[in-house]
Amino acid sequence: MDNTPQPSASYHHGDLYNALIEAGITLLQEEGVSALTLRKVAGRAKVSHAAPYRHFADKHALLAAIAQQGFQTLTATMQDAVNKHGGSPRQQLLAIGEHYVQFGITHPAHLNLMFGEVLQQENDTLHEVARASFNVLLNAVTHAQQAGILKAGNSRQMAVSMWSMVHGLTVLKGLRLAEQGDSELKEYVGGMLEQLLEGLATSN
Amino acid sequence: MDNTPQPSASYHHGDLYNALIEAGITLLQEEGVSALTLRKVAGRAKVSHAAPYRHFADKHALLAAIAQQGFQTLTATMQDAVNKHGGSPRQQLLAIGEHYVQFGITHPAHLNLMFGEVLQQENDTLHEVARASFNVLLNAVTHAQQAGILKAGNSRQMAVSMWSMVHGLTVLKGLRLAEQGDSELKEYVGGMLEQLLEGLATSN
DNA sequence: GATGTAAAGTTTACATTGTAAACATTGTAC
DNA sequence: GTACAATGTTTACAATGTAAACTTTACATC
Repeated sequence: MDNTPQPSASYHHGDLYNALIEAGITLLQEEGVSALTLRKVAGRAKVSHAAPYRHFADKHALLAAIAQQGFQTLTATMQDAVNKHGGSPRQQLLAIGEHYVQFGITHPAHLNLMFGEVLQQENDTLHEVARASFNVLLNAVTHAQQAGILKAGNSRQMAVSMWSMVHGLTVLKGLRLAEQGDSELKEYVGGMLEQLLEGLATSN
Repeated sequence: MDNTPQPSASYHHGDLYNALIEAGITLLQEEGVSALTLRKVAGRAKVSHAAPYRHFADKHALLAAIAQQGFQTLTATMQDAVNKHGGSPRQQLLAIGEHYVQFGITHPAHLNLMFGEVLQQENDTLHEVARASFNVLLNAVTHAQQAGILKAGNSRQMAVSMWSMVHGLTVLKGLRLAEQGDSELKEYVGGMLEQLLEGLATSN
């Protein structure tokens, strides 16, 4: 039943690779990037400070893996949003936006890492999973076009517009340029996207 | 004529505070954040490794000052864009977007720092200069509304939408989701903003 | 079952970095 | 000209990333 590797007494951890990533995410969440040191991560996983080197070439490799995990979580979250609104392409687009912002606001340091230095680097695997997140939105846009809710035309560019807007808003939240409670978040995101959707709607 | 402080032989630098910030920006530009160490910054300014502590409480304070300088540069750049298109509010908005993206693409590490960890921290001065950047855009939006080019209504929210979109696009460039040459950048930004402006236009 | 080997973890060691403390030099006010 | 404040330097140390050598365990093969 339970396929998760057992603690197996000691020494061999069993699944240190993932344990380190999880420990890293927790640290990121609780204390920010500056607290994300290899030694603390190792400590949380209850291994010696050099153990991570059996699974990651260097700190940068761990950061990349943490970013990758973030994109996978984001993809799943967005896909959930799509699945919950199967009937309405418009609702799907709005829900994707809401969930994206929600993720970014609840995991600011993680999101920052995902789009920060590691992404600038050459890393095909990371670009791949990031692209997978984007594709969830792109598919929803295509779907909306087929349903006649959005203009035909460059779906990729439309998706980039929406993603940009939502991602930008998430970052701006940190700036508190848009100061309102989280209870109104859904309405705020909705309002912004509506503005954009009006410009992209078929009725024009 | 020349009011810049002289090197004054040695020992006292004359303007170490700004020299450190400039050195930091250069390092950021040439080698990325991970290379931005206090000791390297000090070295570039040709002072001993502990000299920065006479001007900055700690590394974080220097990073905040570098971020602040970035916002000031950004504000000036955007204001330039506005001034060049005094006659046309619409052109002003498009020009602001282009210049923003241009800044972000040519200084990715700097932009990342500006919106990264330092901004999450409590720092009123930094929030102030960030807000000043935003206000350039906000003023342009208000202006466009008065000229009858944009809907009346919540100008702050409109500005947030535009800023979000442009900022998001800048970040996405790193992802190469929108893969096109820089020569077409202007057109791309223009196209995206046009989509949004359509939704915000008075004609609706 | 004994054994050899690869995988995974530990220990030791060291260079780099941030930062504190004590000391040195210079500009400036009286 | 002298005292003091501002600004640099030197020395010292703890935390961190990383390499190297060593240890323990799992597993395949006989």
